[in-house]
Amino acid sequence: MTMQHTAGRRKPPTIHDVAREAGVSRGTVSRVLNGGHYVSPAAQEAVNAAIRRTGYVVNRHARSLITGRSDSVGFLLTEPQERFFEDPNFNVLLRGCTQALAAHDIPLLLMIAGTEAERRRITRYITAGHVDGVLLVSSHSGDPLAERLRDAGVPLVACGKPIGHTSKVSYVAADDRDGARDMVRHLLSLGRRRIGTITGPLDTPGGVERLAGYREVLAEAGVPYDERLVATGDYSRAGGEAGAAGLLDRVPDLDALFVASDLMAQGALTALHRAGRRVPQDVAVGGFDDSPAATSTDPALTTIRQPWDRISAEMVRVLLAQIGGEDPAAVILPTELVRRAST
Amino acid sequence: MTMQHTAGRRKPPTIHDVAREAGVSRGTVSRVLNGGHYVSPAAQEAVNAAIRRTGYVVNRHARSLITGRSDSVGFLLTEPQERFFEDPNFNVLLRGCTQALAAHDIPLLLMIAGTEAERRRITRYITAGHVDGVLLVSSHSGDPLAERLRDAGVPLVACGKPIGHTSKVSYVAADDRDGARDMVRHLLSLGRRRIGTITGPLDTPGGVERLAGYREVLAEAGVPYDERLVATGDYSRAGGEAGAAGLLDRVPDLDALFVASDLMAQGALTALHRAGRRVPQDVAVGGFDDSPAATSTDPALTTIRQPWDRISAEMVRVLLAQIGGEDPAAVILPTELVRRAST
DNA sequence: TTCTCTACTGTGAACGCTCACAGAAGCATG
DNA sequence: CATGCTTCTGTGAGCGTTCACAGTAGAGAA
Repeated sequence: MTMQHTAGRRKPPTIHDVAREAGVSRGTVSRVLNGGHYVSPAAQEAVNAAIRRTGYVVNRHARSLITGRSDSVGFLLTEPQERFFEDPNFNVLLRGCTQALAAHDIPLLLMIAGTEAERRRITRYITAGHVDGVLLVSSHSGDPLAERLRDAGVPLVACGKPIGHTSKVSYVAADDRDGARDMVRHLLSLGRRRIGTITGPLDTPGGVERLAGYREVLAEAGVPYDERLVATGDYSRAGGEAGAAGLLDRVPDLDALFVASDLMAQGALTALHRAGRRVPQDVAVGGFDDSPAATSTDPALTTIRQPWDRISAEMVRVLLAQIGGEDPAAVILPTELVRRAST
Repeated sequence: MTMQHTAGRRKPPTIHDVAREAGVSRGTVSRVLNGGHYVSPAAQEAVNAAIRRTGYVVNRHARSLITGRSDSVGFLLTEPQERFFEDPNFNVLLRGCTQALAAHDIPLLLMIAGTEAERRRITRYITAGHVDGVLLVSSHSGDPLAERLRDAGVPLVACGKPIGHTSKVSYVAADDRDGARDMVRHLLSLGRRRIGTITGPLDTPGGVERLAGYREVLAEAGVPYDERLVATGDYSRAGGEAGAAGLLDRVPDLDALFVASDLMAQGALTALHRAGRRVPQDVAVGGFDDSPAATSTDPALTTIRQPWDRISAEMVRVLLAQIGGEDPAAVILPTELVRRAST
């Protein structure tokens, strides 16, 4: 029993072993592995059988060394705060991207660039070619990292429209403006006229676009724009609470509220409740995101669903296309109004 | 201006370029890169300067090819449902692991094994040596994947004690039993005697251990065990709601409730509210996890904090130790009672 | 001197794969 | 019969690194 290795891994089979087993050359095995062009059916079959018998798995390091590709992509989070991890959207996005990539047998490397030191380290890592491309998720755009990476020629797809970038960066986003328009139209259709809004930060696309949609629809409906009805939030629950409190102070006869995120809407509900307003009787409240929390508020939140599953799938598709040599592209996906008890 | 490449990446410098620049050989550069033993101070300095000047970054593929290590680890999620992604603990864990690994310059590969096909694919990937070790997160333990990987000799650290594994698998866990004991003792100290509990699934360590702690403390306090006070939950909000409703049916004079997760506690609060019970006056409610949601319930939830930041740090530490050749280890970390308005 | 020991340095040979190229075989065309 | 074309196959080189080994120089001991 001296041969029993101590749970040790024995040396894995190489392409050479497969070639010998199949009675062909390395080259033929390699061709089978890479699409099977210019390979006879007989050889094809012999190689596949040999792969199965030996349990061969390609050594990606050896492959990457010569091809220069890594066959992996980075999922890069740039956020100074822990914001993302309390954002339910982020989860769905991460999960969706992981699975869309898994379908192509491409691993996802999770990177978090909070501090400047981390940003530098990660930039070096990425530009050294350790990933073929990057899925970039940063809420506050105008991110220096996006530019650095683009300038280094790294294929890049952002989630949400990067603002302040004159040049071409691929992105996939929900139609924020149109979603906001749908919600405000919905509130108007309920007969509400004193419609307030709590925006996202105005250096984020969601902040800007959703506010724009709000203004457009009100203008179309002939409702005069009233600056006192607009509060700027920060996508946090506390921000929503403060924003709603401020609005109620300034405009006591407020009869509807469009809040640019569900999390802020939760806070707004708290503030409305404390101020003795009934929802939706006194004030109708609409959120944005359709996060899981939207069903657990009291009352359940009418909101705008962002198609996160499609967003992640599109991000991966666009990134892989770009890695394959295609030009950057922008994809805008439609949103959907989900009506619940709060309106 | 014909030399201007079209945003193309030029060929990155190799160890050879650095050696030439520093006036030494490849070997010396390599030694500097790997700890700097047997290198003269002069050479050391020359090499570092050359690295800085050339912007050299080691090619990990070439290194991995020869060392057989990949210098990366997998973060493996095995869950048929989307459960994890609605679990706030998971976020903290993922973030913590990513950052603890980043400190060692080790990238984290996120893998999700939902279906059996994915499980097979991922097993092949891992056992082929594409990661040096695996951080395993699966709630329902007795996971076949854990055994497969252990048998393949892959360094492995689980989050939470894997049950049903007779053999040695490293794990890091909070002290579930002790946390439950603290909470039940707390409820007793408030004068409550009809203390119900909603457990986690009994095929999870959290389900089993927290129930055990509950029973132990009641026994110590001389409170007779009453089976009707125990409901089995599934860590979901709906499960908590159903569990609490059932308990109220069976034991109308219930005066306290220990719920094995905050998410279930949220559901329990809903059920209590609907049944007209005031919290904490009529029924004191204690949760478990100290998830972000715990502060946003009404009333805010007394709960047991799990030290997720330390858990992730320990998981990484134990995994790296194991990759370095050390034996598997188990780490149990203490919990902490966080008192809020619900008790 | 000569030998040994230590501290350091350079060199060739891998690691496992892909790619370019050369060549073979089969078949149609000139 | 030569020529070209297409389809298929094997071979050598090389990707950028580490590792084992050989070798050098200087110090101290015999």
